[in-house]
Amino acid sequence: MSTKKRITEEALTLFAQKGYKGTSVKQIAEAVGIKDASLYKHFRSKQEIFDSIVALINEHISNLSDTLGIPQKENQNVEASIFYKKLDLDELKDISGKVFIFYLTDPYISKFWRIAHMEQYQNDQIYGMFRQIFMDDAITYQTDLFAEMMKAGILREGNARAVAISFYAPIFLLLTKYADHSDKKDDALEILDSQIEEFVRVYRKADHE
Amino acid sequence: MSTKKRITEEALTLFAQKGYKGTSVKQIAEAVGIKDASLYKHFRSKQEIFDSIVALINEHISNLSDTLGIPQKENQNVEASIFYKKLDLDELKDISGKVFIFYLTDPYISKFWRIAHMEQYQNDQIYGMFRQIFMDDAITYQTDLFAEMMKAGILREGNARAVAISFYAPIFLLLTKYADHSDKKDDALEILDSQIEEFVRVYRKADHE
DNA sequence: TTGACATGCTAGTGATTGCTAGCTTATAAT
DNA sequence: ATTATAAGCTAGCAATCACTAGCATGTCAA
Repeated sequence: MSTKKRITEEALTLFAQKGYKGTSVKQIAEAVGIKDASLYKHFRSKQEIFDSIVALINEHISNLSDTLGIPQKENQNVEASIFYKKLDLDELKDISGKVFIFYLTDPYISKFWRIAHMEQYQNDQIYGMFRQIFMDDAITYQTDLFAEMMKAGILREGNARAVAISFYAPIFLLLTKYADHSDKKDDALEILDSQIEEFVRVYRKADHE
Repeated sequence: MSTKKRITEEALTLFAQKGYKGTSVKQIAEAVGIKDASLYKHFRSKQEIFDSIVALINEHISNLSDTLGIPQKENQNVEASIFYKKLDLDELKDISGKVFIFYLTDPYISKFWRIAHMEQYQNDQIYGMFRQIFMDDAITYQTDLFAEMMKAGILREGNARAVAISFYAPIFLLLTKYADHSDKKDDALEILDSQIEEFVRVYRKADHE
């Protein structure tokens, strides 16, 4: 890996641990194995390192949405999604659990989550990304999906957006609670399962039971 | 107000704006109107100022739970609570909205929220407080309340804890989203209302409609 | 073989950090 | 009036901060 890339990666790890202000360029350089002055052959400032992290995460996220099939903005293709098609309980638990664990343990996503929370009030850009990915996009996606499912007669009719928030908000809360405790992810998964059970119990149409 | 108290208050404001590392003792002293060296007549270190903030917030929160009647730990007195007794839609919206707006705009709570998010990974104590107040206690309280309401035949029977999380998690998400945008609180309230409408629509027993 | 360039290094910059020593002054009890 | 204490001040400490200048070295194309 190029030195420049390694600087970005090590800085990502350090910023996620101790924050932007709490990390010195000297510490980043030490993690890479060079002197702090040499860092400036690759980046013009500490801020530029941070910017490269933002770019790296953006790239990672857009790669994810390609491979995982989780739509991003325009290419929503909700109809094509086989997710939740029948609102089968076990399948829904399985898929939700996998996505949840992925978010908790993926090294980029989990570090991005931490940095976003620490730097949200100093850095509009990174918090804007966080808000879009973990709030607006997630809710919009679920809303469209649930609207489709209502049309298809799988879900009870209702306010699709409110239902989507009711489904997603507990996942968001669990992510917040267990973001830095991925060791306790079994506890989190147990709660997640019972939330999904409750959701299906309430929202699945009788003729699909 | 005593100088010591003023130092704590000004530090609280500054830490909430720029974080612990992002705020210098000189800035705190300037906000109070004294020289930074004079600060050390009242506190032995910057960390001790932070600790006094933690104590201040603890005091404020326990005062709140006395006056607001929101129970804390032991003195749960769930039965005595008139909240949600009939699951009246407008009343529920009104109460939830008031508590929500209070959390968003109370100067101590809102600053505590910001500091807790910024310092959560550096300071176990303050994040423990945050977790207890805004996650564990809140959910426990709602769980007990909903369990009572199920017994009383107001709510549909079900997993009280899962229902509590379904009710509370959207509020938590909205708090996260609008914590530093109390100007847009009308947008937040609108979403909150539609969540409550959906909740009541799904969970209120037919014979109470 | 030469020369250009990339990438490391040492050494050091001025600014800022949290904090201390020690002096002055205002207040208030004896 | 004297004196003790609290609380302000100036001055300055060593450490650390992000960052720069300039030199050494290794690689690779001409």
